[in-house]
Amino acid sequence: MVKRPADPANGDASAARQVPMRDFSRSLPMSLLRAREAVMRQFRPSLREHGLTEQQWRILRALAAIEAAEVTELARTAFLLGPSLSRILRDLEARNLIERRTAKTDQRRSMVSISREGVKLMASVAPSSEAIYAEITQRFGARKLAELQEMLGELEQSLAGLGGGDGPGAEE
Amino acid sequence: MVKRPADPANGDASAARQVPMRDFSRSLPMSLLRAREAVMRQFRPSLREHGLTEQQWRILRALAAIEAAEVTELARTAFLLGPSLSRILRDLEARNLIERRTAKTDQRRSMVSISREGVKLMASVAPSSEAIYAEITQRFGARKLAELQEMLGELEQSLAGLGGGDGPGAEE
DNA sequence: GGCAGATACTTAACATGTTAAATGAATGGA
DNA sequence: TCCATTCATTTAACATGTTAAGTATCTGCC
Repeated sequence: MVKRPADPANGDASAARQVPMRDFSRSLPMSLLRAREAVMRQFRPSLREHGLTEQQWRILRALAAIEAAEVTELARTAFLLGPSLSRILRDLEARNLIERRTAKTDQRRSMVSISREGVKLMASVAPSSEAIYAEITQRFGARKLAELQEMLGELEQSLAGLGGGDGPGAEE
Repeated sequence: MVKRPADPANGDASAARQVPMRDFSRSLPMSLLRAREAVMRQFRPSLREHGLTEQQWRILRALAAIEAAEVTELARTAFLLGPSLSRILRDLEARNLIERRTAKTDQRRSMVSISREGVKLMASVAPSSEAIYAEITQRFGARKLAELQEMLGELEQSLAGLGGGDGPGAEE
């Protein structure tokens, strides 16, 4: 592990970049990316066996929890952008894992809900998923995991209402 | 916002899912995803103004730091999968931001390096990028940020050598 | 020398991320 | 009532994530 706040390890090229700039492998986005990848790597094989991608699984879980929801609400809950969600719902509907019907009061809105088959699929995946989560919790430590999530939440909060604008799932 | 750890609000459907399953918006992958998105949302507009995506920027930074590298090494450093990197390098080369030449000792390997133009582009983006990072650090707190990164690193470590296999950047 | 297997990289194919534009439907006022 | 505006969702277009397959090259062993 190279640890150098401003190490001119190569004398000449470093002249071009005035600011040394944090060793980029330690940047916050990279740390978050690597950590998330390490976690997801545990889940993907199991999901894959059941023919589900990570995002499809997120949607099913969200639907199972809230029973029925409009697309926009679902996007916010599952933290997906509209276009992604739109595509995935199309596929999930074709596989009969979800059901859709347009709201009576507003023809623009469509109510999405998980189907009986969807529930069955979830039931077949959940045990493995829970086991993996338990393993992760045990390895990392339940307390530390709680702390980490707390900090992640705070980070999100401290950046809320800064640049950018709408994230996945639109505004409110 | 419905908040119910195990609310049988619907008597029948909940019977199918034996385990209530963590409120999925609090799952570790989601926390990491949301946190990362909150951070990246700050950077994307600036990068976009300079015609760079997040990944292209990662590659340029990595190249600026290590001078020249084989594709595989670069993939590991920038935490990208081979195919993604391959495509991006093709584009960056077309834009003359990087240079490529096959190694003399091994015709399979190609050495990638940042071009003079690439260095200039980096120099034009870096100030804004640094300013954003500084703002984030200030908002969240430098100490907490360090703690967070420490925990993220530990999480990654504690999951190293578990299921899955090679992540972005291959094994070693 | 020659060939089986390993390596480095690229291509291919499909799914999602991301932004912009399009479509269809509701709403508020002239 | 009609229309400009807004809203919910989808489609489009391009870039990346992800896995599998392909290509060219190298290596070790015969």
